[in-house]
Amino acid sequence: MTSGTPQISLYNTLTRTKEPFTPLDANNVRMYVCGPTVYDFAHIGNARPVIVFDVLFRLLRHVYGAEHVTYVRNITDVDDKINARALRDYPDLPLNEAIRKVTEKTEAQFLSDARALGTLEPTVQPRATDNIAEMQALIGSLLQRGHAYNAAGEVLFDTTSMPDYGQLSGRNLEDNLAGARIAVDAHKKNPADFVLWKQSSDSEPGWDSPWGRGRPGWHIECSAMSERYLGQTFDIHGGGLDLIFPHHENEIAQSRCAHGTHAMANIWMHNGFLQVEGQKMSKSLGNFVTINELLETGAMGGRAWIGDVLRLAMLMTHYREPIDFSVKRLEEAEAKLRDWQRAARGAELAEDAAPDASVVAELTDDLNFHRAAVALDFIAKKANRDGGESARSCLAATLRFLGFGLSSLLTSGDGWEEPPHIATAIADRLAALNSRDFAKADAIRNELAEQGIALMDYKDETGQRQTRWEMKHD
RNA sequence: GGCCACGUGGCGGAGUGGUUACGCAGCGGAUUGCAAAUCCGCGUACUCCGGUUCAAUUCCGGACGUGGCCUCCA
Repeated sequence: MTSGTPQISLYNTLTRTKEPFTPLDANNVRMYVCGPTVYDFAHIGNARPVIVFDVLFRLLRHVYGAEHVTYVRNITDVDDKINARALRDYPDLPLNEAIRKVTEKTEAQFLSDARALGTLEPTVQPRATDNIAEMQALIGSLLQRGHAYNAAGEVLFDTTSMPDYGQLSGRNLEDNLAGARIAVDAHKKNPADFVLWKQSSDSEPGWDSPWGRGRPGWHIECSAMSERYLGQTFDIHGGGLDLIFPHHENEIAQSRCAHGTHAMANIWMHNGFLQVEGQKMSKSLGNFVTINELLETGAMGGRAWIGDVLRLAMLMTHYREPIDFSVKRLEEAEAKLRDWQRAARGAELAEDAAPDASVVAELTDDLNFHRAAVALDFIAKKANRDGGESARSCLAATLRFLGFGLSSLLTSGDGWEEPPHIATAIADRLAALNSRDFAKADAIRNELAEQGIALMDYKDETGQRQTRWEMKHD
């Protein structure tokens, strides 16, 4: 990190303020984000943290160097919802086999969705089931330090053993007591106590442990995996707003009490929720939509949308604000991205070309992507004016930095090869135009239009009429 | 009931104690064989009620509305 390093500031849920970000170790900036529980296809709400924290990952890599950032996003592959799904979908298979089928299939789908959304792979994507021993070690340490107790075959965290429990969510134990709407399990010392390890019946997945054959509670996996890959204290922990309580609160309690530290992560970041067409997303309302459906079916607006468009539609709104995910929003994102790609087309793009500094500067202000987009508009406008070569390259480099394809909306995707008949048709049409046979020229244009190809005429530097084309998406 | 967000023009969406985004759509112009694309120009706003202030959309209080959490839901 040099003196010229841009200063990043981030909103910290822990302090409810925006703070300047200073990594514990600028040579290894460490971020943990709660990943999916792999029991079902990821829905569009799940996509938000995936995309938002990818932008942060890219920003951190830019500022501190790609080799100096470690991003961990876990895969939760042990969970009672998974068990239920396995029983439902594969009733004839032995449970362990059925569970593996569910988790492998869902994880593969998630990784494919994440790729389609233009995200970089996290540095490490650990699975909960590969970290059972680490979880058990953590639980052992909590018991030893008097922060946990064994009751009715379960190991529970003793919330009263932590004086500042509830710091992140702004709750105290009394609040929780007053709000408790479910019957408190009789074996809990305090209603807020939560399970670290629970017993498994013969028909449930389980691992041997000092406390009997069982399985981990929900929160302990993240404490274990973040410690393994990032250490006892690290820089940034992220996830959705709903995870503040109880998940992150309890992660903090476990990690800090097990290690005797004052902080698990210095900065806690939470993305806002989204609605679909003005309503909260739920299966009963029928507006529950998966990433895969958006990519491949007409689930929204009767047509499919490319990942780049979903990505921009998500980033158009600041990550902490609520989003109303709608067809109109998708259309607007598509139009905007197309504008940028048009302005950047034909750009020279060096391998190491740096993104625009003003765009980076906007992102350093708590990921103000919208202002970054305004800066991009400005560059695109410059590129579209005469002599916009440098602006064009800058735009291309910046789009790449932000995780967008450079021609995904103009052709059938980056790296796609132009069918030869298009060039032939365009040449024929230009010949017709030069002999002022407009009827023939228009016929060719209409024919291509029916194939979803739009033509645009322009004049090159010598004043010659030229034609370029792009795909129409709808 | 407790805790936490949010409420800006037709739409999206920043930001600010006083001048004020930006984009989309809309309108006008340039360009074009006609288009498309592109460029130039133009409009309407800060949920309501109090308070602080010379001045509030911006600060404080309240109301109303929306959403989230308190139930292993991102």
